[in-house]
Amino acid sequence: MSSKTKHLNWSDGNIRGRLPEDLTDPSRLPRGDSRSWLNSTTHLHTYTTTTGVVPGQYGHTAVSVSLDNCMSENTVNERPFGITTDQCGGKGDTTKQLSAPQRHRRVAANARERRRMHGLNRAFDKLRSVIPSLENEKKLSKYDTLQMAQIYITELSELLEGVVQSECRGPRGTCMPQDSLRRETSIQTFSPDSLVRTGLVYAMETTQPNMHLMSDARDAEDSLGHLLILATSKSDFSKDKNECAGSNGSDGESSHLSDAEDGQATAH
DNA sequence: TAGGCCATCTGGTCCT
DNA sequence: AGGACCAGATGGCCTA
Repeated sequence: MSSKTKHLNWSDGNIRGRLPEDLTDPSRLPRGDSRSWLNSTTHLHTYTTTTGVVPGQYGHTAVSVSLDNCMSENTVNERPFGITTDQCGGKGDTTKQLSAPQRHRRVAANARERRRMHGLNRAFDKLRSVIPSLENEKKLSKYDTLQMAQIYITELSELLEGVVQSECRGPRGTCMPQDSLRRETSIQTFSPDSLVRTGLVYAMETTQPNMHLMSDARDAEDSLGHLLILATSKSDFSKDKNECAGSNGSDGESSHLSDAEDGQATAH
């Protein structure tokens, strides 16, 4: 986490995203900030609309939005609680006039979309929490999180496969007894030597040349959670992304086009 | 200051 | 019809 930013989490009843250190209180968000609608000074749990109430949006977040204000051109500069165009027509086409029911549906859809994205972000947070990283390491971006998860799962799978194969090379080709297997697996899995032996380090370095696998667990009994997959730097990893599974989401499965090409390809 | 990352709004499409 | 999902657009914050 950067010293100048603070990451807050919806699930903690706070705001997800980067806020200036002195603006962690949503009520102090600048007027133009896209998150200023999060201002919770009213402690309401509903949207107040012209057609009624949009029920329980965020539970922990109090949002009061008067669609009267949103829909009135005359009051566009008089939005309550720093409401921005996000809540009053969005950042896109703000010129289109919507009827009250249409506006109501649009606002409800926006709220659903926010909830959906928040759920997605919670999932990303959970994923980050199970990916080895440094305590002081800057929070992984979404793209980096997916990349790291992919690498991590692959390496663990290969590690497990290597362990199972080695254990099954016992006398007469039979697997070892369960408790013996468990003990041996524990040692093999968590010993740095075994990591090299099972190809984890090799695999890591072949798939991510600038990535080093370390273990702060001098004790072979320590958990795999202590393994730290380190990029020499975040930028190194980012640079590698261009050579590993595509760059910035532009792999073969998503988009292999440059921005310019993409623009042409998606132009309707 | 440019680029990266993110949150949000929006309209279209698909599904139930 | 309404909700989920998606991609484009927009603007803010942060970092190199």
